[in-house]
Formats: sequence, C-alpha cells, structure tokens
Amino acid sequence: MTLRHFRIFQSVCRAGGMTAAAAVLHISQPSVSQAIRELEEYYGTALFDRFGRQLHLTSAGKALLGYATHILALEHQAGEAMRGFAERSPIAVGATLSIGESVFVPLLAAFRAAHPGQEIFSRIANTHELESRLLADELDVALIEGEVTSPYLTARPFLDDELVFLAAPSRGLSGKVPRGAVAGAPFFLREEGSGTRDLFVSAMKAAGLPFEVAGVYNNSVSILQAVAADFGFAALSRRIATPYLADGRLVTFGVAGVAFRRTFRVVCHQNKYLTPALRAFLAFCEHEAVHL
Amino acid sequence: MTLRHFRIFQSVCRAGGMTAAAAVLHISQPSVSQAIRELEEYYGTALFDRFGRQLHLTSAGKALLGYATHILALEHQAGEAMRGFAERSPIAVGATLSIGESVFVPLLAAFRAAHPGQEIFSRIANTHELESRLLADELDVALIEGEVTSPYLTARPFLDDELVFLAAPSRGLSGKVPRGAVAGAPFFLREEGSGTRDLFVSAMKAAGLPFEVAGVYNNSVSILQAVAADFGFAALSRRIATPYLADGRLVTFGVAGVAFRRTFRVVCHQNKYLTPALRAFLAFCEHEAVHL
DNA sequence: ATGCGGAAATGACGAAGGGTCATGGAAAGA
DNA sequence: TCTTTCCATGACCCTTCGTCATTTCCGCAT
Repeated sequence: MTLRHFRIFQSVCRAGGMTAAAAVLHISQPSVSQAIRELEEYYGTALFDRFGRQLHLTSAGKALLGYATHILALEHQAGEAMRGFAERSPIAVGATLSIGESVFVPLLAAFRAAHPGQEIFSRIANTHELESRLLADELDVALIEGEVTSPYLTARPFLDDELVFLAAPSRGLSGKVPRGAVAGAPFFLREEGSGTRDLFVSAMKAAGLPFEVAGVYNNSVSILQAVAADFGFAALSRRIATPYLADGRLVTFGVAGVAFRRTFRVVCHQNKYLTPALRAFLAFCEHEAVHL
Repeated sequence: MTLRHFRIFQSVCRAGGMTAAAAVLHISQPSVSQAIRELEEYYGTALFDRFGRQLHLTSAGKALLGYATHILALEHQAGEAMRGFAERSPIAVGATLSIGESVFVPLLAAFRAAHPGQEIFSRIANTHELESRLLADELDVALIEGEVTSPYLTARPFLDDELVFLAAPSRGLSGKVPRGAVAGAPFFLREEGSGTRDLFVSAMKAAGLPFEVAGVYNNSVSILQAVAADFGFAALSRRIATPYLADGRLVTFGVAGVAFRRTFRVVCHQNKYLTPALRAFLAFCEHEAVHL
C-alpha cells in the first residue's frame, strides 16, 4: 500500500463518490476506481457497498478511514515539522575553555539576538574532545584556538587573539622587560592538551626562554588569582585578563622576541551538511565576531 | 511522498547504512540511495550527514524518523485491523416485532455460540423501517415475516410459521370449531403495518369471515394477556403463544377453511457485499434455524 | 416500457516511477 | 600502498499509474 491509496480513499469518503473525488484530486475517475479496487483486494474485504450509484462505507471501510486519516495527518505534520527544521534546525556549538571563558557567551548572545527562536545547544570542552565530537557528528561546529589535526575538519579563522604576560603589580614590571626578568621564573600553566599552554610552551621554547612550572590549573580564573597573589607569572589571553588589568589587580608586560599571536577558528566537518541555521552561524562568526 | 520512502528511510536508520538496509529490504543499494535522496529533496534538508562511509542522522532526520515510525506503525495496525474485519466484521441484524418476540433472541444466541467473538448489533422495528434501513445500508440483514416490496432487496425463506386462533380456556373451544363460532367475534389485532395483522386480515377476508376489532396493540404480550382475560379472540404466531398454551392460560383451535401459514425470510440488499461473517449468518439462518 | 443521464467498471495504451546492473570515488583497514 | 567497503551516479528495463474511450448499470423522466 502507498499513501496515494489512502489519500484517494479519504477523498472518496469525503466527496461521497469516486467521480467527485477524482475531480477534487484532479485525476481521472478510472484511476480512483482502480485505487479503491486495489485497496479492497489488498485488505481482502469490501470498503464500500455499491448500492446502485450510491456508495456506503462498510464497517471495515469506516475502520480504515480512521487509520487513513491519522496516517495522512501525521504525514502532513511531518512536512510542517521538516519545513521548520529546514529553516532553523537546532545547532550544537562547542568551544574550548579559553574561548568559553572569553568571547563565547557574548558571541552566542549576539547570535541569539540576531536569530530569535533559533535553538542552540552548547558545550565547553578541550580541543581533543571537541574534535572527536565533530567527527562523530555530535557537534555541528566548534570554536577552537590553534590548529586542528584531523584532515576531515575544515577550520576558518574568525578572530585574532594574543597571549600576554601577566604579573602582580607589586613586581613593578611594565612595557618591555629584559629577557632575564622572566628567564627561569615560575609560571602557572593550563593543563596538558590546552591550546593556550601549547602556544605558550612552544613560543617560549622558540625564544630560548626557560621557565619553572609553578602550577597546572585547568581553568584561567584560578591562574589569574594565583598571579594576582604574586605566586608567579602567567601568559593568558588578553581577553580573559582584561578585567584584572582594568582594575589594577594585574599588569601586563612584553618580552623582546616573544610573540603569542594566535587565531580563533570556527571548525566543522568538511562534509557537514550546512543547514541555513548553521550557515548563518558560520557567517556570523566570520563577519560579526570582530566587533566583540 | 510515499510509504515506500518512509519504509526505506526507517530501514536505513535501523540498519545503520544504505547497503545494509538494501539487504534487509531485498532491493538494490542504488534504489535505497535514490529514495533517501528524494526524501531530502522533497523536504529541502539533509536527513543524514555523510562523513565518509558513516551516516549520521541530522536533527531533521531524527524528527522525520519519529514521524515515519508512527506512520508505519499505524499502517501496520490498519492491516491487522482489516485482517480482523475480513474475518469477523460486526454485523447489524434487524428483526420485526413478531420475530423479535419469538425466535430472534434464541437464533442470535445460537449464532453467537457458534461464532464466539463475533460482534452483532441488533434492532427490532417494523417491516417498513427495516426495509428503509436495509436500503440505506444501516442494517446488513433483517428477518421479516411476509413479503418485501423493494426490488433491490433479496429475501430467502428460512423458517415456516403459522398463526393460530387463541381463546381463553373458559370458552370451551378446541379442535376444529364451526365458522359461526368466530364470525363477527371480537378480535385483538396488532397495529397497522404489522405483518401478523396483514396476514390475519387477508386470511379472514379470503375465508369470508367478518370480525370485530376489540383492540389494537403494538405488541403480542398484551394481546396474549387480553385474550387470557377473555376480552376476545386473537390469532398470533404459535411460537409466541406457546408458553400460554403450555400452562393452560390459553387454548388454540382451528376453523375450517382458514389457514394462516407464512414464512419468515432473511433479507438483505441484493448488492450487499457479503463478508464472511455475514455469509455465515445467512447460512446459519437458512440451515440451522429449523432446529429452533 | 423506453430512453436518457450520471456514475462506476473495464480495456487499451503512453508516460513515469522504481527496479536493476555497472561503475566511480572516497574512506577505512591491512 | 593496496584492498575493501560503502555511497553516488548513469544507463536501461519493467511495472505502475496515469490517461482516454467505451461499457454497464441504476435512477429518473417521458
């Protein structure tokens, strides 16, 4: 059986005759006759009693009409639902901790304001987990700093970022300081697998600057507090340190030959089907995020 | 869209791949691919993300799967229900008052015993109403005494019946009585339109026997009671009078030249689709009713 | 009775949908 | 790197579904 049979059957019941149903459906009368005949043969029972030119639903016909009505209503609902999905299917967005602690929530807020009614699921996790979730299609898109390893993921830059050296004001550091001021000094680091940590370590190594590890914290706020308490130094995203720099709890400084530039990237699977909602989110990141 | 698309889509979701689904459905893999493609084009959105050889349902796909599952379940239920109907669809049986007061309930009881689980709707009404309901397909079959007028109804005899003269025992009548014993006597009659009344009136007329109308009752029990009280005579079906004859409240007698033979008939529309249940009921009337 | 009009059934036939096989491309595994 | 596996694509064929033409039957009016 096909939905077509049910549609025709329902029309015959509603119109009260095969010819009338054919007119409603804009098909020929024999086609309707044949469809009803097929239904009756398939189910092995008459759906109508033919009393001369009058059609009367049999009890079996009445029962089938109920099912047909429900089935067709469901199919219609499915169409409506899919039409809704085509426009604003929910999107699942991931972000690393660094981005999650800085621009992520403002970015989402701006996007929601621009796209009211758009459902968004969001998750904050480390780069490795985000990658595997992108590959498993459990996330539609992710915002990460640094590079991505899987060749199946495509990353587009959307925001420039930099790490800055941070110190307690009591140290009296500012502007450019000599390399000796930080060489071998104690630094607070993020945990293994952190993009921030990786960038810091590789940049210091490239600059030939050794350092001590004063502590490994899996979040930035604790590091900011530790540095403010003058337990050591750190290098974190300027965006994260901004509040502490603004009220003087921390100061930032530069070291000759050390650059911490990096790029935030919006990443999704190369074969990801881009719904309008997802396309809009990508476009938003690439064009609007610079205002944050 | 067709049910076929939903079936294939569901299979792909369940099997986890198009090739596997094709194997389950015993069709070729390209056919499955095409069906999914058509669904996606029709709804204007992707149902799966194709990450290499892996398929992942999109959120739209998840939504559609829910609808598809419900629709297919309903269609299956419809098939089951129709299968049930094909075997024992409910039957609507009508009967005249005369039959309703005598053999109808025993007949139904015997049929139910022979066909447990068979649903039966029954209605007792006069011949005219039964006929119009048969023509309007509101009754499947009716049991009537006497003839049927519409040419679209077919009547098959299933039981012989006769009216018998009834009197109070105190009258001292029995066996064959002379015509003078009833000529001009008071008789209780059923209402206009009653087959029993029609037969009585026409038989008396044919015999040239006049009579008085002592009362017109629309049921037989009241007539039996009136005759037992010796308010007058009556002629009713022997089957109805049997209890009164057995315990001596009434006696029956014959009059030379007067015969009240008639036939109970089972009637249905000539074009009525005979479900197995209906066919069984007709056969039961024609072959088993004689034992009542 | 007789003929007419309307509705369903039937038959022939063309177009389209749905099936197949053969093949290509991309990803996963040896 | 080679092989295997899976999905996508294209060519082709057959069944299905559409049409029109015609028939049949019932209901109605003459």
